[in-house]
Amino acid sequence: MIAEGHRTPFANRLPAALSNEASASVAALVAGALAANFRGKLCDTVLRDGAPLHFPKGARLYDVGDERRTFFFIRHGIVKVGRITPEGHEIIYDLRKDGAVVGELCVHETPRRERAVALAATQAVAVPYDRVFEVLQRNGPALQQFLESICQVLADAYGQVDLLSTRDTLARLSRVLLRLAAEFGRPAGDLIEIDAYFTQEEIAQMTAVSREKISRALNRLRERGIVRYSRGGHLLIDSRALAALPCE
Amino acid sequence: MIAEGHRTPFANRLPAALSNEASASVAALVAGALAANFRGKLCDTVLRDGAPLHFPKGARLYDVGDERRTFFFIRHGIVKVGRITPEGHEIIYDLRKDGAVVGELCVHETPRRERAVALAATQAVAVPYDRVFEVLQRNGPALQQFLESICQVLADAYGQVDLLSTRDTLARLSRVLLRLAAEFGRPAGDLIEIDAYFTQEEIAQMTAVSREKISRALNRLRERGIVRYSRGGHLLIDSRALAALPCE
DNA sequence: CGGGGACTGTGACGGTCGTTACAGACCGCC
DNA sequence: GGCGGTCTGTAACGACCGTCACAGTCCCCG
Repeated sequence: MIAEGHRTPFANRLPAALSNEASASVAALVAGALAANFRGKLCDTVLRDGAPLHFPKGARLYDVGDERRTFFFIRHGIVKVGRITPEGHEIIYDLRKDGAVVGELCVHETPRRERAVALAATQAVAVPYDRVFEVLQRNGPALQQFLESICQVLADAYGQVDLLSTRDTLARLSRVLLRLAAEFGRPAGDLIEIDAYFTQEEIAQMTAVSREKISRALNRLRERGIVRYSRGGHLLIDSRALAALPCE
Repeated sequence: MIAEGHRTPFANRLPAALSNEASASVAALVAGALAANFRGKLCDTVLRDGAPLHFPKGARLYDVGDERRTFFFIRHGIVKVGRITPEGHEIIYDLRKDGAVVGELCVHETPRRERAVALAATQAVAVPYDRVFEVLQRNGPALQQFLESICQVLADAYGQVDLLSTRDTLARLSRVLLRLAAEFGRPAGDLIEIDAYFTQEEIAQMTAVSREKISRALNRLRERGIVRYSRGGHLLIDSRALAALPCE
């Protein structure tokens, strides 16, 4: 269970926002990127836009205090949205992946109070909010998808509140694992392999539980055969057994 | 500290969505309702719309399982948005008051997974999502305000995640009290009176802490003079002292 | 092939929470 | 005025968590 990638923690702040694509292209980007499963189409439109930024693992898309009102449309990769508490603990609000948008909170408040960090090598297109707004105003389907997408994000946030309202570590962990399986899972025999690497520390930050307790809880699940590790350190989970778990 | 209103827990399900106002009127409603502090203007537009629904304390604006895609524009009152866990505990995701919108999650998912309940007598106008969407598509300022509003809601949700990521009851309580003071506060001498009645149970549901612990924590704050009760059972709080509290 | 760094596993200790169980306070209604 | 219901205050107990401390493991890089 070791990280597979290199670490480049403090690299690659984003350049000034892009500016010159045709508006129609941005419209396609918005419409395409906001649907959950538009991978192929998204790649096309992003390639046409010609300016995907590359963020290595650990790079920040934006940081606390950033004043740019920029949206990021993720072409490929995984991004965590979160914050560091005054006490120094990191909190992960949400994970976003291919096809999702990141940075929408700048609509409500600048400078930013949260940050977005690539958990794996990520390609994303940065678009200033003004441009996004223009597109939404002119393009009904894009607006429709955007509203659905943002409400999806809100529903996820309330799901996180649900998660944190239970005090049972195993229940929290199992919900996080189920979500990871649903979002990043790939069938592997009877189990589902989570196709991305998360450290126990990161899982702990999603569950607001100490890393040590996550270690223990994962091992309890392993003893029961509900969780295994693959060679790459990826998690293999038995979703069915995991979902049935809280009822015991 | 006793509830001042009558209880009418299971009353007043909402009627079928409204349908006949002029679209321009709905546009004004959307634009007006979504700004945080548009009380006067909002009353005007709602009155012109002519169909504010009245929800007594405890009535549900909508419930889990509801399939109507309806937005509610709150003219006056307080609404809690939340859920009951399988274990039977209630979780309060958010509070919404005059000028806010409720029910936006139906854009992402029907039937609904959450519910909205009036915490005080509430007047609200129900508008089907289709109509709201039409307005947003045609009315730039309304769209602008709507996006800001929804991102505000999202930021609040992540604030709730922050809140629940600390395990210190006093810190959680103080953050909830500060928020209540900011949203419902009215200056009263050196202190701020929270102009609405919340039971300890409700505060507990916002903090995901047991009611008993809230009782103790409130009394600890009272001993220090940071919190007092007014005659109506309303809370009086010393925001400054409370904000300074976690640093001790 | 060896050393360093990041990640994981495990134990012990102290603190805090949820639960359960009551008692007291206050209100509204009959 | 009494009764029932709701809300608040308190205590005791057991369970669980965070923290600290450290050992073990694996990979990468030199």
